Amino acid sequence: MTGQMQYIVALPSAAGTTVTVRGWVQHVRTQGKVAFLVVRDGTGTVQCVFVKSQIPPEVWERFGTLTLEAAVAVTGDVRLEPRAPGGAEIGAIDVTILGASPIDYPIQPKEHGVDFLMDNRHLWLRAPRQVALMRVRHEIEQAIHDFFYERDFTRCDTPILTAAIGERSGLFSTEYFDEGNAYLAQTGQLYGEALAAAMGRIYTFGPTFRAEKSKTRRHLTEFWMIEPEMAFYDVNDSMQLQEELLLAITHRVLERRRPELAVLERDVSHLEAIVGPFPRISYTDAIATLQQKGSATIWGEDLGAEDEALLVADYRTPIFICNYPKEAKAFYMKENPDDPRTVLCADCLAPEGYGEIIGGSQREDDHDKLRHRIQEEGLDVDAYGWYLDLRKYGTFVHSGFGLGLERTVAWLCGTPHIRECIPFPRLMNRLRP
RNA sequence: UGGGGUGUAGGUCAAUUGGCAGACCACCCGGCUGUUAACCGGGAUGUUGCAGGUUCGAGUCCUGCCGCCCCAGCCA
Repeated sequence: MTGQMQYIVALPSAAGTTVTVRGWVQHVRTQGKVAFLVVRDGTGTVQCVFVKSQIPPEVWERFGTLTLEAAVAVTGDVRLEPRAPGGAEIGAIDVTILGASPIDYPIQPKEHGVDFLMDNRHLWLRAPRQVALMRVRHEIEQAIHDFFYERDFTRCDTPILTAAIGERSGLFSTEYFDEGNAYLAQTGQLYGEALAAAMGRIYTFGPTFRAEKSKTRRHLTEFWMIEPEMAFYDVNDSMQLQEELLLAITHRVLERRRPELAVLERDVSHLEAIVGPFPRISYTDAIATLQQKGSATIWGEDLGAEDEALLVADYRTPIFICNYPKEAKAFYMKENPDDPRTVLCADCLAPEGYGEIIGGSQREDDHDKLRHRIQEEGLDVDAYGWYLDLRKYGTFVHSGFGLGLERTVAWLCGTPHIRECIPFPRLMNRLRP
């Protein structure tokens, strides 16, 4: 027996009709001669009520064989029910098992350890909390695309297989025919700079690979990064853009993903407090503040996680830390004309201790200075020939930044660990599923 | 890689001083016409991470190894 096929989300408007929904068994409960089945179809969940006296005996019997996560089709009458989540429930008259699920489905509606859940990540993703995280992630991605599209940025895709170029940290390598080793890209930035000279303002959105032996709640070996690159933007223009982007993302998630944030039990007051302008603090001032607060960090050293937490603690919005010492940053950052010990850069730290979500800088646009810096870092100048060409043929003031997608998701969702913010996280010790 | 913690049933955990390895959930049987991680009664559940050592006796103590978690470094 079937009715009009419906998605669960559309049920309230189908009240009074006979429908069939297809989905997976999320929960079964029986109470004597009444039984309850909760079905999830990806658009929502609905409770289906089976009353023994009102359905054929074989249907009642079939209900008894339902197991967690079996794929089913349920037919019944839709009725509005104010107490039901979604506002409707189904008075079931038939259920068909489309795909059986043995009784050993590993994930029960109880607490589990993280390692066990990660081993079963392919199934864990069906849990409401994980679904909510993926939906917020999707909303953030779409907000980013819309943000740049509205501003006439061109989205460009940069190579994942590269020769050794970029930053110093760990690279994944693989054999590449007769060309020696290829490396998985750890940034698209240098290519982004070439594209910015062609199209003015561009952004990349893709996976990034870092073979660092990091075991923290903020690191993945494979993560997604958004890297805008803007011709004729100085570092301040770039910070302005970053602020607008983060505000747009935050507002979009608050506007459209309240139900998901509720599932995640996110305290949205923290997100509602995000308004511009974000404080811009120079590295030098930050060091002074840190020393007042008792930190042992001295000028010239990079800021540690503890230092970042101390600085962020005073604010409810993200903050920028600007103009780090040259030694603490990458070779391509432009020397600060007002203080040549430092470079024109800015890291954006998220509130609530979520740490660095953006790293950005104005790029060195002087050919000889850049070449000198490449040599200073002990890098192979020949490998950077094409990159230097960008300064040879029509060099231009330009800036860009990298926004870590998973870190942004973790911050907005309030998750304790970044690993839940991507469907299949890749960590040092996690390559499967 | 360094510091701290942890490993017991399919899952989450308990086990006193070294003295019969247990509870709950899930699973199976039975009961209940409105349940929300339902409830009530009954049943079944083990290479205590691995290897060795001390001991009459080790989940417990010792040595080594392994896995995982947290923190730090690297960064987004």
